[in-house]
Amino acid sequence: MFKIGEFSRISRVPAKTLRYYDEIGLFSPQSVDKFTGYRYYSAEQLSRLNRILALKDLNLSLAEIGKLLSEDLSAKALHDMFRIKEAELSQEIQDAQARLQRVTKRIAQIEQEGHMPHYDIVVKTLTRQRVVSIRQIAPKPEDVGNFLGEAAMAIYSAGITPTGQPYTIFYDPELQDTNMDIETVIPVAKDVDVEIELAGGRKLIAHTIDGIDKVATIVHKGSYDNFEAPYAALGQWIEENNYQICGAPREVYLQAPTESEEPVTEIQYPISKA
Amino acid sequence: MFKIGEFSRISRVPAKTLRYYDEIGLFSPQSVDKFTGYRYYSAEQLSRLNRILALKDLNLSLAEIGKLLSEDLSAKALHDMFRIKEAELSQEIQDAQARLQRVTKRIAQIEQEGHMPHYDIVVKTLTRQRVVSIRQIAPKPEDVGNFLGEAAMAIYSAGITPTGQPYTIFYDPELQDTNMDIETVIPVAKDVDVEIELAGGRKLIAHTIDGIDKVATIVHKGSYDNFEAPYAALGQWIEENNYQICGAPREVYLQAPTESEEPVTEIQYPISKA
DNA sequence: GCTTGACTTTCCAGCTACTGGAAGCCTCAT
DNA sequence: ATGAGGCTTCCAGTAGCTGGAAAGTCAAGC
Repeated sequence: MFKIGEFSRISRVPAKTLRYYDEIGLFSPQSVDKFTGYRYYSAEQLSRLNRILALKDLNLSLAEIGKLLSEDLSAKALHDMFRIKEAELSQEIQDAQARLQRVTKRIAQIEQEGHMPHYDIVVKTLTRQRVVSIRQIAPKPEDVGNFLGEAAMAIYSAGITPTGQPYTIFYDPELQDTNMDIETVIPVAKDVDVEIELAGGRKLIAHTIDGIDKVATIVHKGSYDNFEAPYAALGQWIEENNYQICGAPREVYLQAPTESEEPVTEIQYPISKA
Repeated sequence: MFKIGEFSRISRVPAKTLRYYDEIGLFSPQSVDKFTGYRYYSAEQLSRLNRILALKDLNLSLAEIGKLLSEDLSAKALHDMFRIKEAELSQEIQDAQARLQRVTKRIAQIEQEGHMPHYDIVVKTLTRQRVVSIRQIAPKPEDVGNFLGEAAMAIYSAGITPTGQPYTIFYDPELQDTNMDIETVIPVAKDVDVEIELAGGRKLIAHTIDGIDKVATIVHKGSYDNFEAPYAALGQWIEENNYQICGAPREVYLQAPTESEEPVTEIQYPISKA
């Protein structure tokens, strides 16, 4: 029988850790002195401890290990458990590789430009939402904004409160400046169900827009004139990270331009793994 | 200005997380109502938040991100930081791949044998230690044990207390049963420095044995007769995990056989990445 | 003007797998 | 008998949140 220090030296597991394993019931000493509380371990216990260490090394949590060792699992159950671990690990490797790629990219950018890249791309998830919208052709770029103002007014008059930031969806397969096929969208509460007549027989219609699993987003501060830069950065990022564009982009108006403040816009591109 | 809930919806960052970032000083709202404590965020702050998310996605800790964003780091410093991250990520990928390989191996074993493998191999590190030992030829297998008993007696007579489990180092390049070139070793305190004469002019000598960075170990319970199995398992594991043997194996006697108890032995093989 | 419900605040606890430290008891060699 | 080192328990802290409770705030509807 070994005292905890000796056993720790033999097993190369810190005594603190052995006490912890005892505490959580994963691995307890063979006997404990009733009076002093001293823990005594036997050499034979090493094989269980080693099994624990080996399983830990496969990335199993202590809880999983405990279950594995206590229950008398069938070969099938064991098999399944490890299959799951296998999948987890594969995923982990993939993630790490993607991250590594992004870090490498950033290093290249810093080397080239001498500072941190100006834009940061973030991948998000959009959830299904109820909106009021109208799809139409915008002859000139400024019509995008005009349509938005018109829609906001109409909704206000109808006594409906927006529940989020308005945005525009650009349906043209290529970005263009004239006769854009766009949808002007304003999020509203779930129970809204209206049709609002606009000038010229056009109609704002309430409907539900599906969620999108992955959108690559970028935030742009400043006027709408130089929008090429963020679009270019986003496009490049998507390509470099092995995604592909799989839907129409959106521009979310986070802050409308005022005298004192510059506008803030978020560009979103639905993407999927190429 | 957005209240935390709105800003949370826009940024897709949980409000709890925003509060946490505020608490640790990483990302604070643009203004806080003095009376109610309500946090108010502006659209412009999104870019900083996005930068934080992007950096987090590169596996930087929040502390690292904070440093990166607060200090005005030179391009060189940035560059170095990301280089380090790059190395960390590479290492992570390698580790995960090695783990994945081991999991896959285990699945194969379970499929073949229908249960968990009998042995668990654990990689440990041995530290430098002071020992008393004698290297000699063991004509027959049982001499290994006899030599050990002899050494233990001699040390006891010399008034020296062992400080760890005794072991044997097998220097023969191939495992064999006769005329084995072995060293019988007993760990002692750092300050021991003796020579003990044994029968036939042989000598136990105190010296220091170097540490070993990596040893693959396996614990065997039971008689010395069927030692092939653990050796075979260990050898196979070493090969399968892309290690190579780079030193003489040791057998550590964790529990000497008694009438009631079976012996427990740990076999150790120094290894290095192939 | 009041109520209601959604939202916000702070504070506390918990998660994983330990690690460090303090205060006090135990063992062993001298 | 004494002192060193080892053992015990308990408490706190790590990272990055997440959940829950209790209490205060806000906006809309009546």
